[in-house]
Amino acid sequence: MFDTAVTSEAAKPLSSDLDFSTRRMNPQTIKVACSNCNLRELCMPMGLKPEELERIDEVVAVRRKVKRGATLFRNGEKFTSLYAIRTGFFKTCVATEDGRDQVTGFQMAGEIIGLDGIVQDHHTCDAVALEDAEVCVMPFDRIEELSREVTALQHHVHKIMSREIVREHGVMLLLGSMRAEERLAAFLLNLVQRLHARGFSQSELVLRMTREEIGSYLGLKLETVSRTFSKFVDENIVEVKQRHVRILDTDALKRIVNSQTCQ
Amino acid sequence: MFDTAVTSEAAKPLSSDLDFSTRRMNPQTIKVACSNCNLRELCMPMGLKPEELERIDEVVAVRRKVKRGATLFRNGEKFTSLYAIRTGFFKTCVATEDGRDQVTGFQMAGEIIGLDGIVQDHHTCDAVALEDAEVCVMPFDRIEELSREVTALQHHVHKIMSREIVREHGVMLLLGSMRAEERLAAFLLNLVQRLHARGFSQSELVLRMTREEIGSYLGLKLETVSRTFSKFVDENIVEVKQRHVRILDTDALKRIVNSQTCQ
DNA sequence: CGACACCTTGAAGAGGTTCAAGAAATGTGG
DNA sequence: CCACATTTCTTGAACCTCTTCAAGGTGTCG
Repeated sequence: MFDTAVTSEAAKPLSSDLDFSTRRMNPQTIKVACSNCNLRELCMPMGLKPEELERIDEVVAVRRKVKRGATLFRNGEKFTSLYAIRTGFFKTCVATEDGRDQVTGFQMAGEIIGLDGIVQDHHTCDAVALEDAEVCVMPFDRIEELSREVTALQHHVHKIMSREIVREHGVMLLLGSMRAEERLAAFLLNLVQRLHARGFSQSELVLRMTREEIGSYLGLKLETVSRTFSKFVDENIVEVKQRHVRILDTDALKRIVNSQTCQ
Repeated sequence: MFDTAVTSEAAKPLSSDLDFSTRRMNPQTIKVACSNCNLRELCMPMGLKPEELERIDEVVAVRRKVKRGATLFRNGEKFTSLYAIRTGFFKTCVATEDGRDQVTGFQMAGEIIGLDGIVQDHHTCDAVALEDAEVCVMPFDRIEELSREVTALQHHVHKIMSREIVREHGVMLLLGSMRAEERLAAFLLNLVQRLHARGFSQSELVLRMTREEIGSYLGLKLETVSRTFSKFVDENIVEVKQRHVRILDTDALKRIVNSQTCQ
Protein backbone atom coordinates (compact mmCIF):
# COMPACT_ATOMS: atom_id res chain seq x y z
CA MET A 1 0.00 0.00 0.00
CA PHE A 2 1.36 3.40 0.82
CA ASP A 3 3.40 3.60 3.95
CA THR A 4 5.85 6.44 4.12
CA ALA A 5 5.43 7.17 0.44
CA VAL A 6 2.58 9.52 1.16
CA THR A 7 4.47 11.58 3.64
CA SER A 8 7.50 11.97 1.47
CA GLU A 9 5.64 12.80 -1.69
CA ALA A 10 2.99 14.88 -0.03
CA ALA A 11 5.54 16.76 1.97
CA LYS A 12 7.08 18.33 -1.12
CA PRO A 13 8.25 21.61 0.34
CA LEU A 14 6.98 24.91 -0.92
CA SER A 15 9.76 26.94 0.55
CA SER A 16 13.42 26.57 1.29
CA ASP A 17 14.71 30.10 1.46
CA LEU A 18 14.37 30.68 5.16
CA ASP A 19 16.89 32.93 6.79
CA PHE A 20 18.23 30.57 9.37
CA SER A 21 20.74 33.03 10.76
CA THR A 22 18.13 35.42 12.08
CA ARG A 23 16.11 32.44 13.13
CA ARG A 24 18.56 31.46 15.79
CA MET A 25 18.38 34.81 17.51
CA ASN A 26 15.06 34.15 19.18
CA PRO A 27 13.44 30.78 19.51
CA GLN A 28 9.91 32.18 19.67
CA THR A 29 9.76 35.25 17.50
CA ILE A 30 11.82 36.13 14.46
CA LYS A 31 11.95 39.35 12.50
CA VAL A 32 11.57 38.72 8.79
CA ALA A 33 10.46 40.18 5.50
CA CYS A 34 7.60 39.34 3.14
CA SER A 35 9.40 40.61 0.09
CA ASN A 36 11.50 37.49 -0.21
CA CYS A 37 8.98 35.02 1.15
CA ASN A 38 7.75 32.55 -1.39
CA LEU A 39 4.37 32.30 0.23
CA ARG A 40 3.89 35.92 -0.69
CA GLU A 41 1.64 35.16 -3.61
CA LEU A 42 -0.72 33.41 -1.23
CA CYS A 43 -1.05 36.01 1.46
CA MET A 44 -0.01 39.27 -0.16
CA PRO A 45 -1.34 41.24 -3.10
CA MET A 46 0.38 40.76 -6.44
CA GLY A 47 1.78 43.24 -8.86
CA LEU A 48 3.19 45.60 -6.28
CA LYS A 49 5.78 48.19 -7.15
CA PRO A 50 9.19 47.56 -5.54
CA GLU A 51 8.72 50.50 -3.20
CA GLU A 52 5.34 49.19 -2.09
CA LEU A 53 6.75 45.75 -1.58
CA GLU A 54 9.32 47.23 0.72
CA ARG A 55 6.66 48.94 2.74
CA ILE A 56 4.71 45.71 3.05
CA ASP A 57 7.66 44.27 4.92
CA GLU A 58 6.74 46.63 7.70
CA VAL A 59 3.46 44.80 8.18
CA VAL A 60 4.96 41.66 9.58
CA ALA A 61 6.27 42.45 13.01
CA VAL A 62 7.67 39.10 13.94
CA ARG A 63 7.17 35.44 13.41
CA ARG A 64 5.87 33.18 16.07
CA LYS A 65 6.11 29.46 16.54
CA VAL A 66 3.21 27.46 17.83
CA LYS A 67 3.71 23.92 19.03
CA ARG A 68 1.29 21.21 18.08
CA GLY A 69 -1.69 21.37 20.39
CA ALA A 70 -0.95 24.93 21.51
CA THR A 71 -3.25 27.83 20.76
CA LEU A 72 -2.33 30.83 18.68
CA PHE A 73 -5.17 32.76 20.24
CA ARG A 74 -8.19 31.96 22.36
CA ASN A 75 -11.77 33.06 22.58
CA GLY A 76 -11.90 36.17 24.74
CA GLU A 77 -8.30 37.20 24.22
CA LYS A 78 -7.56 40.73 23.14
CA PHE A 79 -7.30 41.08 19.38
CA THR A 80 -4.17 42.75 18.13
CA SER A 81 -2.99 41.00 15.01
CA LEU A 82 -3.84 38.91 12.03
CA TYR A 83 -1.67 35.89 11.42
CA ALA A 84 -0.40 34.54 8.13
CA ILE A 85 0.37 30.87 8.43
CA ARG A 86 3.86 30.18 7.22
CA THR A 87 4.09 26.51 8.05
CA GLY A 88 1.83 24.09 9.84
CA PHE A 89 -1.84 23.49 10.09
CA PHE A 90 -4.51 25.02 12.31
CA LYS A 91 -8.09 24.54 13.28
CA THR A 92 -10.36 27.28 14.50
CA CYS A 93 -13.31 26.51 16.73
CA VAL A 94 -16.10 28.28 18.52
CA ALA A 95 -17.83 27.10 21.66
CA THR A 96 -21.06 27.66 23.52
CA GLU A 97 -21.26 28.25 27.28
CA ASP A 98 -22.39 24.65 27.61
CA GLY A 99 -19.24 22.83 26.51
CA ARG A 100 -20.34 22.19 22.93
CA ASP A 101 -17.89 23.27 20.31
CA GLN A 102 -17.70 23.46 16.59
CA VAL A 103 -14.67 23.47 14.34
CA THR A 104 -15.23 26.37 11.96
CA GLY A 105 -12.28 25.75 9.69
CA PHE A 106 -8.93 24.21 8.99
CA GLN A 107 -6.19 26.54 7.82
CA MET A 108 -2.91 25.86 6.10
CA ALA A 109 0.17 27.70 4.86
CA GLY A 110 -0.55 31.01 3.18
CA GLU A 111 -3.94 31.45 4.81
CA ILE A 112 -4.83 34.25 7.20
CA ILE A 113 -6.44 33.75 10.60
CA GLY A 114 -7.69 36.09 13.25
CA LEU A 115 -10.30 38.01 11.25
CA ASP A 116 -12.95 37.15 13.82
CA GLY A 117 -11.31 39.43 16.36
CA ILE A 118 -11.73 42.71 14.52
CA VAL A 119 -15.35 43.41 15.29
CA GLN A 120 -15.26 43.12 19.07
CA ASP A 121 -11.57 43.83 19.53
CA HIS A 122 -11.43 40.39 21.11
CA HIS A 123 -11.19 36.99 19.55
CA THR A 124 -14.35 34.94 19.45
CA CYS A 125 -12.81 31.60 18.61
CA ASP A 126 -9.77 29.48 19.40
CA ALA A 127 -7.00 28.82 16.90
CA VAL A 128 -5.18 25.59 17.68
CA ALA A 129 -2.11 24.26 15.88
CA LEU A 130 -2.66 20.71 14.65
CA GLU A 131 1.04 20.39 13.95
CA ASP A 132 4.05 22.46 14.85
CA ALA A 133 3.52 25.73 13.07
CA GLU A 134 4.95 29.12 12.39
CA VAL A 135 2.98 32.26 11.69
CA CYS A 136 3.77 35.80 10.63
CA VAL A 137 2.34 38.22 13.16
CA MET A 138 0.75 41.23 11.46
CA PRO A 139 -0.44 43.87 13.94
CA PHE A 140 -3.78 45.01 12.67
CA ASP A 141 -3.30 48.70 13.32
CA ARG A 142 -0.22 48.53 11.15
CA ILE A 143 -2.22 46.79 8.42
CA GLU A 144 -4.88 49.49 8.58
CA GLU A 145 -2.29 52.23 8.54
CA LEU A 146 -0.46 50.85 5.56
CA SER A 147 -3.55 49.94 3.62
CA ARG A 148 -4.56 53.59 3.71
CA GLU A 149 -1.46 54.27 1.66
CA VAL A 150 -1.06 51.17 -0.46
CA THR A 151 -4.29 50.70 -2.37
CA ALA A 152 -3.38 47.19 -3.45
CA LEU A 153 -2.99 46.16 0.16
CA GLN A 154 -6.28 47.75 1.11
CA HIS A 155 -8.07 45.86 -1.61
CA HIS A 156 -6.27 42.70 -0.67
CA VAL A 157 -7.46 42.89 2.91
CA HIS A 158 -11.01 43.33 1.70
CA LYS A 159 -10.66 40.34 -0.57
CA ILE A 160 -9.32 38.14 2.19
CA MET A 161 -12.27 38.98 4.40
CA SER A 162 -14.74 38.52 1.58
CA ARG A 163 -13.16 35.19 0.71
CA GLU A 164 -13.69 34.03 4.26
CA ILE A 165 -17.34 35.04 4.08
CA VAL A 166 -17.80 33.14 0.83
CA ARG A 167 -16.00 30.11 2.22
CA GLU A 168 -18.34 30.08 5.17
CA HIS A 169 -21.32 30.25 2.83
CA GLY A 170 -20.03 27.04 1.34
CA VAL A 171 -19.79 25.42 4.75
CA MET A 172 -23.32 26.52 5.55
CA LEU A 173 -24.51 24.89 2.34
CA LEU A 174 -22.69 21.74 3.30
CA LEU A 175 -24.01 21.67 6.85
CA GLY A 176 -27.48 22.70 5.89
CA SER A 177 -28.23 20.48 2.96
CA MET A 178 -25.77 17.66 2.45
CA ARG A 179 -25.76 14.10 3.67
CA ALA A 180 -22.82 12.48 5.39
CA GLU A 181 -21.19 11.07 2.25
CA GLU A 182 -21.57 14.34 0.41
CA ARG A 183 -20.04 16.25 3.29
CA LEU A 184 -17.02 14.03 3.53
CA ALA A 185 -16.54 13.97 -0.23
CA ALA A 186 -16.73 17.76 -0.37
CA PHE A 187 -14.31 18.00 2.52
CA LEU A 188 -11.73 15.74 0.88
CA LEU A 189 -11.99 17.52 -2.45
CA ASN A 190 -11.58 20.87 -0.81
CA LEU A 191 -8.55 19.80 1.21
CA VAL A 192 -6.77 18.17 -1.68
CA GLN A 193 -7.47 21.11 -3.94
CA ARG A 194 -5.96 23.53 -1.46
CA LEU A 195 -2.97 21.29 -0.91
CA HIS A 196 -2.49 20.96 -4.64
CA ALA A 197 -2.42 24.74 -4.98
CA ARG A 198 0.52 24.58 -2.57
CA GLY A 199 2.44 22.10 -4.63
CA PHE A 200 1.30 18.87 -3.00
CA SER A 201 -0.21 15.85 -4.63
CA GLN A 202 -3.65 15.93 -6.19
CA SER A 203 -4.51 12.52 -4.93
CA GLU A 204 -2.70 11.92 -1.68
CA LEU A 205 -2.97 13.69 1.59
CA VAL A 206 -2.23 13.32 5.24
CA LEU A 207 -5.01 14.44 7.50
CA ARG A 208 -3.73 16.59 10.29
CA MET A 209 -6.89 16.28 12.32
CA THR A 210 -8.71 13.50 14.11
CA ARG A 211 -11.97 11.93 13.00
CA GLU A 212 -13.63 13.81 15.79
CA GLU A 213 -12.37 17.15 14.49
CA ILE A 214 -13.46 16.28 10.98
CA GLY A 215 -16.82 15.31 12.42
CA SER A 216 -17.14 18.55 14.31
CA TYR A 217 -16.38 20.52 11.19
CA LEU A 218 -18.84 18.52 9.11
CA GLY A 219 -21.57 18.34 11.70
CA LEU A 220 -21.21 14.58 12.12
CA LYS A 221 -20.14 12.23 14.89
CA LEU A 222 -16.71 10.69 14.64
CA GLU A 223 -18.23 7.24 14.14
CA THR A 224 -20.12 8.49 11.13
CA VAL A 225 -16.95 9.95 9.67
CA SER A 226 -15.17 6.66 10.20
CA ARG A 227 -18.00 4.65 8.69
CA THR A 228 -18.20 6.94 5.70
CA PHE A 229 -14.48 6.58 5.10
CA SER A 230 -14.93 2.81 5.23
CA LYS A 231 -17.78 3.06 2.76
CA PHE A 232 -15.60 5.02 0.34
CA VAL A 233 -12.90 2.39 0.74
CA ASP A 234 -15.38 -0.40 -0.04
CA GLU A 235 -16.39 1.45 -3.17
CA ASN A 236 -12.77 1.88 -4.26
CA ILE A 237 -13.04 5.63 -4.15
CA VAL A 238 -10.21 6.11 -1.67
CA GLU A 239 -7.56 4.18 0.19
CA VAL A 240 -7.38 5.03 3.86
CA LYS A 241 -4.74 4.06 6.34
CA GLN A 242 -5.35 6.06 9.46
CA ARG A 243 -4.67 9.63 8.49
CA HIS A 244 -3.14 8.80 5.15
CA VAL A 245 -5.65 9.12 2.36
CA ARG A 246 -5.19 8.37 -1.28
CA ILE A 247 -7.94 9.41 -3.62
CA LEU A 248 -8.44 6.78 -6.29
CA ASP A 249 -11.48 8.22 -8.02
CA THR A 250 -11.80 11.98 -7.86
CA ASP A 251 -14.74 11.95 -10.25
CA ALA A 252 -16.66 9.63 -7.99
CA LEU A 253 -16.19 12.10 -5.14
CA LYS A 254 -17.36 14.92 -7.36
CA ARG A 255 -20.39 12.92 -8.39
CA ILE A 256 -21.21 12.26 -4.77
CA VAL A 257 -21.04 15.96 -3.95
CA ASN A 258 -23.57 17.03 -6.51
CA SER A 259 -25.82 14.07 -6.79
CA GLN A 260 -28.94 15.28 -5.09
CA THR A 261 -30.39 15.72 -8.56
CA CYS A 262 -30.27 12.01 -9.29
CA GLN A 263 -33.73 11.50 -7.96
CA MET B 1 -55.43 36.53 20.44
CA PHE B 2 -53.36 38.84 18.36
CA ASP B 3 -54.71 39.64 14.98
CA THR B 4 -53.63 42.93 13.57
CA ALA B 5 -52.25 44.01 16.92
CA VAL B 6 -48.93 42.43 16.11
CA THR B 7 -48.52 44.20 12.86
CA SER B 8 -49.35 47.60 14.22
CA GLU B 9 -47.20 47.29 17.31
CA ALA B 10 -44.38 45.51 15.63
CA ALA B 11 -44.42 47.95 12.78
CA LYS B 12 -43.41 50.83 15.02
CA PRO B 13 -41.43 52.87 12.57
CA LEU B 14 -37.79 53.66 13.11
CA SER B 15 -37.69 56.54 10.70
CA SER B 16 -40.01 59.23 9.50
CA ASP B 17 -37.72 61.89 8.13
CA LEU B 18 -37.68 60.85 4.53
CA ASP B 19 -37.37 63.56 1.97
CA PHE B 20 -40.46 62.85 -0.04
CA SER B 21 -39.89 65.71 -2.43
CA THR B 22 -36.72 64.27 -3.88
CA ARG B 23 -38.35 60.91 -3.74
CA ARG B 24 -40.83 61.76 -6.44
CA MET B 25 -38.14 62.65 -8.93
CA ASN B 26 -37.29 59.07 -9.76
CA PRO B 27 -39.34 56.08 -8.82
CA GLN B 28 -36.36 53.74 -8.82
CA THR B 29 -33.37 55.61 -7.53
CA ILE B 30 -33.14 58.57 -5.21
CA LYS B 31 -30.16 60.67 -4.26
CA VAL B 32 -29.92 61.13 -0.51
CA ALA B 33 -27.59 61.77 2.38
CA CYS B 34 -26.44 59.64 5.31
CA SER B 35 -25.81 62.60 7.53
CA ASN B 36 -29.45 63.06 8.35
CA CYS B 37 -30.50 59.41 8.16
CA ASN B 38 -31.57 57.97 11.45
CA LEU B 39 -30.33 54.53 10.53
CA ARG B 40 -26.86 56.02 10.47
CA GLU B 41 -25.89 54.59 13.81
CA LEU B 42 -26.57 51.14 12.44
CA CYS B 43 -24.61 51.29 9.23
CA MET B 44 -22.11 54.08 9.68
CA PRO B 45 -19.29 54.66 12.15
CA MET B 46 -20.02 56.86 15.14
CA GLY B 47 -18.25 59.83 16.53
CA LEU B 48 -17.39 61.36 13.20
CA LYS B 49 -16.35 64.97 12.86
CA PRO B 50 -18.87 67.11 10.96
CA GLU B 51 -16.53 67.39 8.01
CA GLU B 52 -16.10 63.63 7.87
CA LEU B 53 -19.82 63.13 8.12
CA GLU B 54 -20.23 65.33 5.13
CA ARG B 55 -17.77 63.26 3.17
CA ILE B 56 -19.58 60.08 4.09
CA ASP B 57 -22.59 61.40 2.23
CA GLU B 58 -20.57 60.91 -0.91
CA VAL B 59 -20.55 57.19 -0.32
CA VAL B 60 -24.19 56.64 -1.00
CA ALA B 61 -24.74 57.15 -4.69
CA VAL B 62 -28.45 56.57 -4.86
CA ARG B 63 -31.20 54.62 -3.25
CA ARG B 64 -32.89 51.76 -4.95
CA LYS B 65 -36.25 50.16 -4.39
CA VAL B 66 -36.68 46.43 -4.58
CA LYS B 67 -40.12 44.93 -4.83
CA ARG B 68 -41.04 41.93 -2.76
CA GLY B 69 -39.79 38.81 -4.50
CA ALA B 70 -37.33 40.74 -6.69
CA THR B 71 -33.57 40.30 -6.41
CA LEU B 72 -31.16 43.03 -5.42
CA PHE B 73 -28.34 41.04 -6.97
CA ARG B 74 -27.85 37.54 -8.25
CA ASN B 75 -25.14 34.94 -8.17
CA GLY B 76 -22.78 35.63 -11.06
CA GLU B 77 -23.63 39.29 -11.45
CA LYS B 78 -20.82 41.82 -11.53
CA PHE B 79 -20.07 43.25 -8.11
CA THR B 80 -20.04 47.01 -7.92
CA SER B 81 -21.61 48.08 -4.67
CA LEU B 82 -22.48 47.25 -1.14
CA TYR B 83 -26.04 47.90 -0.07
CA ALA B 84 -27.28 49.29 3.21
CA ILE B 85 -30.84 48.22 3.83
CA ARG B 86 -32.99 51.18 4.58
CA THR B 87 -36.34 49.49 4.78
CA GLY B 88 -37.54 45.98 4.14
CA PHE B 89 -36.23 42.52 4.67
CA PHE B 90 -33.94 40.35 2.58
CA LYS B 91 -32.71 36.82 2.40
CA THR B 92 -29.42 35.79 0.83
CA CYS B 93 -28.96 32.32 -0.56
CA VAL B 94 -26.34 30.25 -2.29
CA ALA B 95 -26.99 27.38 -4.66
CA THR B 96 -25.20 24.35 -6.04
CA GLU B 97 -25.22 23.38 -9.71
CA ASP B 98 -27.76 20.74 -8.82
CA GLY B 99 -30.69 22.91 -7.78
CA ARG B 100 -30.09 22.66 -4.03
CA ASP B 101 -29.98 25.96 -2.29
CA GLN B 102 -29.30 27.27 1.15
CA VAL B 103 -30.45 30.47 2.79
CA THR B 104 -27.32 31.97 4.30
CA GLY B 105 -28.96 34.81 6.14
CA PHE B 106 -31.87 37.17 6.68
CA GLN B 107 -31.07 40.86 6.68
CA MET B 108 -33.02 43.82 7.97
CA ALA B 109 -32.83 47.61 8.13
CA GLY B 110 -29.39 48.96 8.90
CA GLU B 111 -27.57 45.83 7.79
CA ILE B 112 -25.14 45.66 4.90
CA ILE B 113 -25.31 43.13 2.08
CA GLY B 114 -23.11 42.38 -0.87
CA LEU B 115 -19.83 41.59 0.91
CA ASP B 116 -19.66 38.23 -0.82
CA GLY B 117 -18.97 39.95 -4.15
CA ILE B 118 -15.67 41.59 -3.25
CA VAL B 119 -13.38 38.62 -3.58
CA GLN B 120 -14.27 37.52 -7.09
CA ASP B 121 -15.61 40.80 -8.33
CA HIS B 122 -18.85 38.94 -8.89
CA HIS B 123 -21.62 38.05 -6.51
CA THR B 124 -21.73 34.48 -5.32
CA CYS B 125 -25.20 34.51 -3.84
CA ASP B 126 -28.66 35.91 -4.49
CA ALA B 127 -30.22 38.66 -2.41
CA VAL B 128 -34.01 38.52 -2.54
CA ALA B 129 -36.38 41.02 -0.97
CA LEU B 130 -38.91 39.30 1.27
CA GLU B 131 -40.95 42.49 1.40
CA ASP B 132 -40.87 45.73 -0.51
CA ALA B 133 -37.54 47.24 0.33
CA GLU B 134 -35.29 50.19 -0.19
CA VAL B 135 -31.51 50.12 -0.08
CA CYS B 136 -28.73 52.69 -0.19
CA VAL B 137 -26.36 51.88 -3.02
CA MET B 138 -22.73 52.36 -2.00
CA PRO B 139 -20.29 51.85 -4.88
CA PHE B 140 -17.43 49.88 -3.45
CA ASP B 141 -14.65 51.78 -5.17
CA ARG B 142 -15.99 54.91 -3.57
CA ILE B 143 -16.02 53.22 -0.17
CA GLU B 144 -12.42 52.13 -0.63
CA GLU B 145 -11.39 55.56 -1.78
CA LEU B 146 -13.01 57.34 1.11
CA SER B 147 -11.90 54.84 3.72
CA ARG B 148 -8.31 55.62 2.77
CA GLU B 149 -8.98 59.12 4.02
CA VAL B 150 -11.46 58.64 6.82
CA THR B 151 -9.91 56.22 9.28
CA ALA B 152 -13.16 55.71 11.14
CA LEU B 153 -14.82 54.57 7.94
CA GLN B 154 -11.97 52.21 7.16
CA HIS B 155 -12.21 50.61 10.54
CA HIS B 156 -15.96 50.45 10.24
CA VAL B 157 -15.78 48.53 6.98
CA HIS B 158 -13.42 46.06 8.58
CA LYS B 159 -15.75 45.64 11.51
CA ILE B 160 -18.74 45.01 9.30
CA MET B 161 -16.91 42.27 7.46
CA SER B 162 -15.59 40.76 10.66
CA ARG B 163 -19.08 40.85 12.15
CA GLU B 164 -20.37 38.88 9.20
CA ILE B 165 -17.63 36.28 9.68
CA VAL B 166 -18.48 35.95 13.36
CA ARG B 167 -22.19 35.72 12.60
CA GLU B 168 -21.51 32.89 10.20
CA HIS B 169 -19.46 31.11 12.85
CA GLY B 170 -22.59 31.16 14.95
CA VAL B 171 -24.65 29.69 12.14
CA MET B 172 -22.06 26.97 11.66
CA LEU B 173 -22.32 26.13 15.34
CA LEU B 174 -26.07 26.00 15.02
CA LEU B 175 -26.05 23.84 11.89
CA GLY B 176 -23.27 21.63 13.10
CA SER B 177 -24.28 20.83 16.61
CA MET B 178 -27.85 21.79 17.48
CA ARG B 179 -31.07 19.86 17.33
CA ALA B 180 -34.20 21.14 15.66
CA GLU B 181 -35.70 22.77 18.74
CA GLU B 182 -32.46 24.43 19.64
CA ARG B 183 -32.06 25.78 16.13
CA LEU B 184 -35.52 27.26 16.03
CA ALA B 185 -35.19 28.71 19.52
CA ALA B 186 -31.86 30.30 18.62
CA PHE B 187 -33.36 31.63 15.42
CA LEU B 188 -36.30 33.27 17.18
CA LEU B 189 -34.12 34.78 19.88
CA ASN B 190 -31.74 36.18 17.31
CA LEU B 191 -34.53 37.69 15.22
CA VAL B 192 -36.34 39.28 18.10
CA GLN B 193 -33.13 40.65 19.54
CA ARG B 194 -32.23 42.32 16.27
CA LEU B 195 -35.74 43.67 15.88
CA HIS B 196 -35.67 44.98 19.43
CA ALA B 197 -32.44 46.84 18.67
CA ARG B 198 -34.44 48.58 15.96
CA GLY B 199 -37.19 49.67 18.27
CA PHE B 200 -39.62 46.80 17.82
CA SER B 201 -41.16 44.60 20.46
CA GLN B 202 -39.08 42.17 22.47
CA SER B 203 -41.76 39.56 22.38
CA GLU B 204 -43.70 39.90 19.17
CA LEU B 205 -42.57 39.55 15.64
CA VAL B 206 -43.86 39.00 12.16
CA LEU B 207 -41.88 36.50 10.18
CA ARG B 208 -41.16 37.77 6.72
CA MET B 209 -40.13 34.38 5.42
CA THR B 210 -41.88 31.09 4.80
CA ARG B 211 -41.40 27.93 6.84
CA GLU B 212 -39.41 26.60 3.94
CA GLU B 213 -37.01 29.54 4.03
CA ILE B 214 -36.60 29.20 7.78
CA GLY B 215 -35.97 25.52 7.23
CA SER B 216 -33.37 26.17 4.59
CA TYR B 217 -31.56 28.57 6.87
CA LEU B 218 -31.70 26.16 9.80
CA GLY B 219 -30.88 23.04 7.83
CA LEU B 220 -34.33 21.55 8.41
CA LYS B 221 -37.32 20.64 6.28
CA LEU B 222 -40.33 22.91 6.39
CA GLU B 223 -42.40 20.20 8.08
CA THR B 224 -39.89 20.01 10.89
CA VAL B 225 -40.03 23.77 11.34
CA SER B 226 -43.80 23.64 11.47
CA ARG B 227 -43.83 20.76 13.93
CA THR B 228 -41.29 22.47 16.15
CA PHE B 229 -43.39 25.62 16.19
CA SER B 230 -46.36 23.51 17.20
CA LYS B 231 -44.33 21.92 19.95
CA PHE B 232 -43.37 25.32 21.32
CA VAL B 233 -47.02 26.29 21.24
CA ASP B 234 -48.00 23.16 23.16
CA GLU B 235 -45.42 24.03 25.78
CA ASN B 236 -46.72 27.58 26.08
CA ILE B 237 -43.42 29.03 24.98
CA VAL B 238 -44.83 30.94 22.03
CA GLU B 239 -48.09 31.79 20.36
CA VAL B 240 -48.06 31.29 16.62
CA LYS B 241 -50.61 32.40 14.11
CA GLN B 242 -49.13 31.92 10.69
CA ARG B 243 -46.28 34.37 10.51
CA HIS B 244 -47.21 36.21 13.65
CA VAL B 245 -45.23 35.02 16.61
CA ARG B 246 -45.52 36.11 20.21
CA ILE B 247 -42.87 34.90 22.57
CA LEU B 248 -44.41 34.05 25.94
CA ASP B 249 -41.36 32.62 27.65
CA THR B 250 -38.04 33.99 26.51
CA ASP B 251 -36.19 32.16 29.27
CA ALA B 252 -37.55 28.84 28.09
CA LEU B 253 -36.16 29.56 24.63
CA LYS B 254 -32.81 30.46 26.13
CA ARG B 255 -32.82 27.29 28.17
CA ILE B 256 -33.54 25.27 25.05
CA VAL B 257 -30.62 26.85 23.20
CA ASN B 258 -28.01 25.92 25.74
CA SER B 259 -29.32 22.78 27.23
CA GLN B 260 -27.03 20.19 25.75
CA THR B 261 -25.39 20.03 29.17
CA CYS B 262 -28.52 18.63 30.77
CA GLN B 263 -27.36 15.11 30.19
C1' DC C 1 6.61 -2.12 26.69
C1' DG C 2 2.72 -0.25 28.61
C1' DA C 3 -0.52 3.61 28.79
C1' DC C 4 -3.16 6.46 26.16
C1' DA C 5 -5.31 8.40 22.31
C1' DC C 6 -7.43 7.31 18.18
C1' DC C 7 -9.98 4.53 15.00
C1' DT C 8 -13.28 0.87 13.51
C1' DT C 9 -17.36 -1.76 13.65
C1' DG C 10 -21.85 -3.64 15.38
C1' DA C 11 -26.54 -3.19 17.18
C1' DA C 12 -30.22 -0.53 18.94
C1' DG C 13 -32.51 3.77 19.08
C1' DA C 14 -33.87 8.63 18.16
C1' DG C 15 -34.57 12.57 15.43
C1' DG C 16 -35.63 14.25 11.25
C1' DT C 17 -37.30 13.31 6.51
C1' DT C 18 -40.49 11.84 3.13
C1' DC C 19 -44.91 11.21 1.38
C1' DA C 20 -49.54 12.38 1.61
C1' DA C 21 -53.72 14.79 2.64
C1' DG C 22 -56.25 18.50 4.19
C1' DA C 23 -56.78 23.25 6.18
C1' DA C 24 -55.84 28.05 6.22
C1' DA C 25 -54.36 32.24 4.25
C1' DT C 26 -53.26 35.09 0.28
C1' DG C 27 -53.67 36.99 -4.17
C1' DT C 28 -56.09 37.62 -8.71
C1' DG C 29 -59.40 38.64 -11.95
C1' DG C 30 -63.88 39.30 -13.03
C1' DC D 1 -66.12 42.57 -3.26
C1' DC D 2 -66.50 37.80 -3.99
C1' DA D 3 -64.98 33.25 -6.01
C1' DC D 4 -61.34 30.63 -7.28
C1' DA D 5 -56.56 29.37 -7.84
C1' DT D 6 -52.38 29.27 -5.57
C1' DT D 7 -49.36 29.29 -2.03
C1' DT D 8 -48.38 28.27 2.58
C1' DC D 9 -48.95 25.77 6.72
C1' DT D 10 -50.18 21.75 9.66
C1' DT D 11 -50.41 17.03 10.94
C1' DG D 12 -50.05 11.87 10.55
C1' DA D 13 -47.54 7.60 9.49
C1' DA D 14 -43.74 5.07 7.66
C1' DC D 15 -39.08 5.22 6.77
C1' DC D 16 -34.20 6.28 6.81
C1' DT D 17 -30.04 8.37 8.21
C1' DC D 18 -27.28 9.40 11.67
C1' DT D 19 -26.41 8.92 16.62
C1' DT D 20 -25.59 6.49 20.78
C1' DC D 21 -23.64 2.97 23.35
C1' DA D 22 -20.39 -0.55 23.55
C1' DA D 23 -16.41 -3.31 22.62
C1' DG D 24 -12.26 -4.30 20.51
C1' DG D 25 -8.40 -3.06 17.48
C1' DT D 26 -4.56 -0.14 16.02
C1' DG D 27 -1.06 3.23 16.45
C1' DT D 28 1.87 6.34 19.06
C1' DC D 29 4.84 8.20 22.50
C1' DG D 30 7.27 8.45 26.68
